[in-house]
Amino acid sequence: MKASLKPRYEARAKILKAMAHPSRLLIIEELQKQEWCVNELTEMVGADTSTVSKHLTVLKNAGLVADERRANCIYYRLRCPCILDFMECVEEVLAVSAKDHQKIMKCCKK
Amino acid sequence: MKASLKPRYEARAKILKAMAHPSRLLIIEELQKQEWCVNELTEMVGADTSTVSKHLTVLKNAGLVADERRANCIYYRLRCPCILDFMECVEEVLAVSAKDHQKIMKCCKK
DNA sequence: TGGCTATTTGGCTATATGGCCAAACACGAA
DNA sequence: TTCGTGTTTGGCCATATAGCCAAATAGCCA
Repeated sequence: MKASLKPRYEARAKILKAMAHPSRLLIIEELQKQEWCVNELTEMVGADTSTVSKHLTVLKNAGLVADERRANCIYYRLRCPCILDFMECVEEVLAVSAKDHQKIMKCCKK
Repeated sequence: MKASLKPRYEARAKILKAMAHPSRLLIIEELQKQEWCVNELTEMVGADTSTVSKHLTVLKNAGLVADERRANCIYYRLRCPCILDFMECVEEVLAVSAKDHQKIMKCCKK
């Protein structure tokens, strides 16, 4: 790979990697609606608080979320609304795959 | 996490995970322009053929690319053009992070 | 068929990740 | 300041990934 392109792809990969986990996708989706504190997100995810905290750190390091303390809770919010479009594309990939799968299924029934 | 949502997020995560690697992002970007065979992609990536072959398998399993043999080469092509939009969003995330970073830098200079 | 080239698979190692538990930390409120 | 709640960090283990090399496979073409 051309050395000049490497940092570019590494930066992008970091963001995608940060999103590439079921629990983190749930968190992202919930944060699209409104901000939530760690406690609330922990309940939604259904894992240990420390686990969710680490997921949030991953998202924060990737620049996807921001946090802010208010009273004695730390609230997280999404930093980029475009992530919604992102998911539309992911769904399209899934849809195309599903279509193929259907074809295969039909083919087998014959 | 609600059990009914789990498969949904797992499916999405699988796709994002498949994209979340510098070499695979390079491959995706090159395949946006035109189809290429393993050999050609190997040269672009600059890794062992077997490594690139495995990357392509990952992309194929995620439903992102399709392959087709012609003559004695196997050509790979993108299955979802929307991935381009995807990258625009990733770039936006990077841009926002960069902006913040600049702010921090400025702040420190004072 | 047999050889040749392109591609995939298996084996191995080093490294990264996710999960839980326990402990540390942060900070508002009494 | 001390308590208590909310959050993060460290430690540990099990599992997954990326990389290379070597070997196996696939299938075109003579």
